[in-house]
Amino acid sequence: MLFGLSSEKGAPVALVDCNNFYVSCERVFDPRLRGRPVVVLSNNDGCAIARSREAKALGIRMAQPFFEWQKLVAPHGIRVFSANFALYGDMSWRVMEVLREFAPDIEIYSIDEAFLPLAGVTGDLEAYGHKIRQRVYQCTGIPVTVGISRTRTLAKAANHLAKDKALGCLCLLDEAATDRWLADIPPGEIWGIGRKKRDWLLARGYLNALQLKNAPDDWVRRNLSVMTLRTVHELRGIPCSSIVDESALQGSIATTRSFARGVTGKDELGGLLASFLAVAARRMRAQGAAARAVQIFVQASPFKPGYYGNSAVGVIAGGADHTPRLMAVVRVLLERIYRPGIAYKRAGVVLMDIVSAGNRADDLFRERQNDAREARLMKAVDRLDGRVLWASEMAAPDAVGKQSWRSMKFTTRWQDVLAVV
DNA sequence: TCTGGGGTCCTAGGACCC
DNA sequence: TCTGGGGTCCTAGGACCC
Repeated sequence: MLFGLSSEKGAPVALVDCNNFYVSCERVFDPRLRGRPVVVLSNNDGCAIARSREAKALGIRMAQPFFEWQKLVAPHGIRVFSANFALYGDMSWRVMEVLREFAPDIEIYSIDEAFLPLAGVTGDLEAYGHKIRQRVYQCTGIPVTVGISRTRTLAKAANHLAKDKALGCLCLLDEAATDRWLADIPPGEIWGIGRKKRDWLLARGYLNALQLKNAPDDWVRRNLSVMTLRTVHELRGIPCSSIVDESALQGSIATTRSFARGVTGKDELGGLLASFLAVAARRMRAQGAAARAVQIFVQASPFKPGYYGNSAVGVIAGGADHTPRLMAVVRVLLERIYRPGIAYKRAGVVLMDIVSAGNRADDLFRERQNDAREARLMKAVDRLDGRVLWASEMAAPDAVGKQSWRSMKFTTRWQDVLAVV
């Protein structure tokens, strides 16, 4: 008997996952990209973060640096795009709105996937999955794949298999049939089994998901972790991860970037951190939240000798959501970890220990009369939606954001909205 | 020359307390 | 001054996810 784990089989849940999401977004606005190899690049055009089926077939790997496959671009006519997250975020919102028609309590798991509880749905669930696909495609132009089973881990597996075999939708509810599919899934493809655990399992003769499903509980608990034990129970059809409360506050909010060039000066680095803080704090205030701790980190290139990287955390009694007040903490932290003579390639600000701004614990010594004034100022700043720069943000404008091939912001900026002629 | 960004959760070990 | 065990809390780091 395991504390906290029941043995009840779960009700059906669907995982809807967009196919090659960023690439599909680009294709919606340029149908000529269909059937051609397309790749979307990360910030600074550093590496591949989305690949069309044709690009995968050319051997371009996820997160592979651009310079390693750049020579393939011309001969194969690969279309390359800088990431356009404003567009992808907007398209994601549209897809999720369609999914809510099918299940009001969807759980948005990432920008391109969501879980749909299907307990109330009667009839043929596989047909229902296909209906979801058609509707999403019709409303947004984004192709999706649907996996349905009794736990989120199995729904993930069903989705993976459906993508692999180009089925569009796969429904795994019968245990014997599910086992036959699981025998085909290598450990590394199971949700929750990463590189380390994959290698560990393979070295001990665990070659597929069915073997892991049948592994003894105490052995899993002892040699892997409680996380993996939950994964194993989920493979058996027993839910151990529930639908997450969407109204809950995030635990942390981060803004981090790699730089297009090395940054050495303290003031320049401070200016970059200030701009990261401004973005993170704006996102936090949008949730009506405040942070009780701030972390900053700075790193040199990990690919060069003489690496230096460091981080520091500052605690704020009572919490804060006011950018200048958070900035004062960031300045102190930078003094602690900055080392001259280093070419910094990456830095970031993380707002941590996030609480609701309305009922945050009060610091007895805080001057409450200033609160209302600060709040009004921040509201005014946020209304300007990022068009205001704090004085300390102005340094190093060229260090962030090389984007050579960005598509237009089709859905989020009026001047880019497609004209129908 | 060129190598992403934003999260969550667990675990081990140290500090501290009784 | 010496001795000990056990609990809790915090933090840094690791593993994993998309």
